[in-house]
Formats: sequence, C-alpha cells, structure tokens
Amino acid sequence: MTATKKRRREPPRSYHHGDLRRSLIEAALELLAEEQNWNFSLREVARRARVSHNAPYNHFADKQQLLAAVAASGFLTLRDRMRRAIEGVDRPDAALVKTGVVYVRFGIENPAFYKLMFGSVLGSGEAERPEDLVKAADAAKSILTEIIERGASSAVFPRLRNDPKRIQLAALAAWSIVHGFTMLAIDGLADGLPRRAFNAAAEQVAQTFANGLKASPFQSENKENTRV
Amino acid sequence: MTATKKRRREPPRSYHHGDLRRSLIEAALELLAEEQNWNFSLREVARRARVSHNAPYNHFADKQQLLAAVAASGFLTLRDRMRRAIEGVDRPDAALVKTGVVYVRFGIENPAFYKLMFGSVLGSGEAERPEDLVKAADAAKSILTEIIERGASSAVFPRLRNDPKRIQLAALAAWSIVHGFTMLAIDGLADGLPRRAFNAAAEQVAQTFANGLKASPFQSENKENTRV
DNA sequence: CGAGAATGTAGGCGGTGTCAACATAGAGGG
DNA sequence: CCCTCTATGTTGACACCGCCTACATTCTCG
Repeated sequence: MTATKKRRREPPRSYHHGDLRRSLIEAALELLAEEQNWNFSLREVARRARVSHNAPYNHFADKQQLLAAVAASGFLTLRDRMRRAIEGVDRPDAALVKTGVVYVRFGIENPAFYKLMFGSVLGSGEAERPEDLVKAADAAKSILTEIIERGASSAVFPRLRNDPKRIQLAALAAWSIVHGFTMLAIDGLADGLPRRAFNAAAEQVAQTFANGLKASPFQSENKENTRV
Repeated sequence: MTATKKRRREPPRSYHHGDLRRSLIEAALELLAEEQNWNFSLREVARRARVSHNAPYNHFADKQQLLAAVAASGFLTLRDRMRRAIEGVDRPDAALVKTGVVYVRFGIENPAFYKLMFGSVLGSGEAERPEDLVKAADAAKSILTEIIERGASSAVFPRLRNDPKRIQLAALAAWSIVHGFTMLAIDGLADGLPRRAFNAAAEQVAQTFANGLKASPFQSENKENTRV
C-alpha cells in the first residue's frame, strides 16, 4: 500500500503502474476536454498514460466501459458540486434554485463531458449499462430528491404533501427541466437568450420551478398539478 | 430528369446512382435503428447503398456530415409529426399538450435517432454546425413558438401578454422540459414511473406546463414567473 | 520463498476513415 | 452529332484503430 502511494506521486517508473485505472480515466478526461468529443482512440488514451496500447484492457473490457467510467466520474463530481453549493442552505426552495444553477453551469462549462455522461449510456437496452454508472447517476439525482423531500415534509412545498409518488414526479420534473435547458444551451439552440445570460436564465428557470412547488394547490382543471 | 426518376424506381443498374445522397441517409437510418447507435462505419453505409466505399465522399465531406444530414432529417420528420398532430386543433393550450406528447413519444420510440439529433451536433464550437441542421432544428422549434405566440395573442396564455421576450423564454422552457423528460426517459433514469406510464406522464408534464402558462399572473415573489 | 494472480508488453488481424488517381456517364455548346 | 467538361463512381493505398493471443514482469500471500 505504501508502495502504491509512493508510485503515484513520483513519475511512474516501474513495470507496474500503480493506479492505471485512474490514470486512464484522467487521460480520457483530458482528451475529452481538448477535442470536445469522445472520438479519441483507446490507443491514444493509453499513450497519454504512458502505457502500451493493450494495458487498458486489464481494467476495461472495451472502450465503451472506459467511457462509462468517465461518465460515472462526471456524475459524482456533479453531485459533489451540488452538495457543496447547498451546504448551510436551510430553506429547501433556495437550495433547489442553487442546485439548478450549479447543475446548468456544470453542463455549460463542460459540454462534451456533460454530453458524454448521457450519450455513452445509449445502446444499452437496459442491462448493458454498467452498474457504477447507474449508481453515480442516482447519486446525483438523489440530491434533488432529498431537497424536494425536505421541502415536502416541512410544508415549504405544500403541493407535494408527503405523497411519495408526487415527490418522485417532482424530482423527475425538476431534473427534466434542468437537463433539457442544459442540453439546449450546450447545443446553442437557446437563441432567445442574450448569449451571456445563461446564468441568469438558469436561475430564472430554477426559481420558477421552485415557485411552482411552493404555490399552494389551488388549480382546478387537472387534479395532477403536482409539479413544474 | 425523367431519366433520373426512372433510375430511382428500377434497381439502380447503371454506373451513376440517381439519388445516392438520399440512399445513404436512408441506409444510415436503417443501421441506426438496427444497432441503436451510430458507431456503424461509413463503409457499411456505402455497402448498404450498393456503392463503393468512397462514393459517399461525393456527397458528404466526412462521416460527421452524413450524421448531421441524418439528424436534420430527424428534426424535419419530428416537425411534421407535431404539425400533423395539431391539425384542426384550435385551442393553443390543447395544441401545446398534443405537441408535447407527440414529441416525447417520438423520442421514446426512436431513442438512438433522437439522441443522434442532439448528440452529433457536438464538437462544433458554433460555426462547424452545418446550416441545414440548424435550420431543421429551428423548424421544429418554431412549431412550439407558433403555438405559444398564438396563445399569447389570444389571451389564452395571459402571463405572456405579447411580450416577445417572455414568449421566447416560454418556448425555450417548453422545449427544455419536454426535451429533458424525453432524454431521461430514454436513458431509463425516470425510475419513479411505472415503466409503461410514459405516455401518461408525458401528457401530465405537457398539461402542467400548459396550465402554468394559462394561469393568470398572480404570484408575488418573483416578477419573472413567466413560464413553467 | 515460490507459485499463481495481476498487470504489463509485443505483435497481428480485419476493419476503418480518408486521400489520390482513374473511369464512366450525362449535359451542353461547337 | 460529336466532343469536351463536370459530376459522380471505382480502385487502391496508407495510417490508424479496436481487440485478440501469446508472452513478460511484478506483487501477493500461503
């Protein structure tokens, strides 16, 4: 163990690498940031990690698995950022807004990374999706869910009044709008905006959503005005 | 011209193909549907079109451009479906809901296709994005915008009261929530749902959104409760 | 300390994207 | 009507890729 730690701080000399798995993920992240897509070759990743073109196969079954690991790491850092953003924020509505803003900003600042997180999942009918990735995504989602649960049980979001089904739907809707907005912003399809006003717009979107949950349940037409 | 038409209905015999560009797009669509991803090779596309592996380069600068053309075609058929869904529907709120439902269904039924539409756009800082693709996406968006404009000018969506900025934002928010919901549904991240209830959930989401626009502007806290 | 599991390297195979050189077909002016 | 020009296909080649098998080195732990 001490040997491993040592190897990680001095330039990896020896035959064995120490923590190649992590290095590969980091190299992939570099390439992702540089080229803004994930068409880079697995061999190039290996080169960056100063390792033969076949070494990665000891850690990942194929390229797809590497990308999935990168994606998973993305969900985890996103979760951490959201978590840090709401430290010490007590009011659930304020927390929800902060979370949304941080989320959108993360996506806009790391467009390729963000797209990879959702894009690499594809193909997978359902089961092919690596468990780590699903877990990481759930971890990120759970931040939203927790906030909404908190608001529901403390009467800040009276519309949800502790109905677990409504809470789930509210979380899903929250994620939907924030995710959709982020994707459109990344793709430059949000033309209506003054180009630099993304932060403000993101805050408005998040704010509006929170307000929707705060409003007391009054509407008549549809019994399911639970969220949005 | 008549010669061209003839060649398109009998098995393409001659040296020249007639409408290879379209054939390539169709072949790519087939592969996309079969493999549920766009990792198929350009050469395979050429094979399906019964053409040498280099013929595509007479119509597309590279593989990316082919994919972009496929994506553009996707936006156009999506637009058509939405348009057909609201034929004869007069009330803007009802039209908005129908549009949303059709949109989500399209995404869920053609997950890889839908993801390609948004996924292939990447990399492009802004200008690399082929103009055709941008146009097609705008054409799809314009359906939403038109409905919302109609509702705004006919007082069905009083919150927007003909403020063009609010209308733009409302359209963007509408697209955001529908797009986000679709993506999450595709990725199976909408666990809260009974698995088959997507249609119902989609309708609820759309309905709620429309309701949000219909409600009269009453909220106090934030002057910008324009949408959602 | 010695065997076996982990983890690395070397080399090869079929396939890929793209380029360059050449072939054929259709269109339009002499 | 022919003859050239251009659009569109074809063939061949190159470097590179993903992934496989075989082999080498190191680590672990009984």
